[in-house]
Amino acid sequence: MEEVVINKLKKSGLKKTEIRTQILMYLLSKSSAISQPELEKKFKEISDRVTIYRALSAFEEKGIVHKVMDIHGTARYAICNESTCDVKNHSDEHIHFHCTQCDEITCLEDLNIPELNISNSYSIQKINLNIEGVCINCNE
Amino acid sequence: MEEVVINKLKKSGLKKTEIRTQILMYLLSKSSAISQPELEKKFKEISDRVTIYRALSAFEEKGIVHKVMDIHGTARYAICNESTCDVKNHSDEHIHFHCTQCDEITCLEDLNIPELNISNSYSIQKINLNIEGVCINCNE
DNA sequence: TTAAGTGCAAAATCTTTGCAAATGT
DNA sequence: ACATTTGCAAAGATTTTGCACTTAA
Repeated sequence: MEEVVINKLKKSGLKKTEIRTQILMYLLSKSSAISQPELEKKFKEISDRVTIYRALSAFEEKGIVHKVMDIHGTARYAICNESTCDVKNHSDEHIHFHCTQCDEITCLEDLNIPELNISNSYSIQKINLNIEGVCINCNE
Repeated sequence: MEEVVINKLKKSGLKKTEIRTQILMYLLSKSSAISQPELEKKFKEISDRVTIYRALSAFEEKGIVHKVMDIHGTARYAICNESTCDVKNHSDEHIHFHCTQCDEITCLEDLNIPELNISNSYSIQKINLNIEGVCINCNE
């Protein structure tokens, strides 16, 4: 897994540092979108919050991660799917599921956003679909 | 229009004060969701920010307005549709359209959220669908 | 009259910025 | 060796809280 991460960093021209590697490995290990506070808590021994903020915005800028806002307005980050995201265009057009019990946000990559018959006086650039509910794990 | 607002306040047991009336009239006049900063700017002569925060959360609590998070994680507020919202359940299950040009968020009340064929191991409580793009007004 | 609402000041968060020291390539 | 990145401190911004004063009912 570290391979993948190192590769992503190299490809985007970011230097491979301890904290960056750790953050990306962590994000990669989760299929959910993680918030800055959560990362901060997890890595507070090896890094400080400012560095995490900066790492995340560097990742976003380079198209390594995408940012989702959760229902509380907190930014969450998830690894981009390389085949659909690039530096300019974060096509994170998949559904996000926010579990109100464990508070995790899962990217439902395999579900497509359905067709909307919206007046064509609007031009659509991006669609965000978030579902709140109880996830598979908590539903037992 | 003031009638409507006074009614909403009375019904929810909130006292009719100047700032509350003004905020609600303003929200009612807009078909878009308004942020606290925007309200603050508009009403800074007659009130202060803290009062506006408190007014908005009182409204939300009573089911008079609902809160939407915009792409920047800023809370926006829009008047609830009385027939579909109540104190416990903000069924703001309509589509929000965020115009990247004028930065307005419009509630597309008349469009239904389409059926999703999501695994029924998930229980769905609420669906949020936000579209980013250019709105009718800006599209000329 | 009196419970609810407001304003101001101050605390608590969260996020950004500047700069010197440290680190990766 | 040199551009990047980090850590710390400090500035900004946003949101919340406490409390005395004011106001609607």
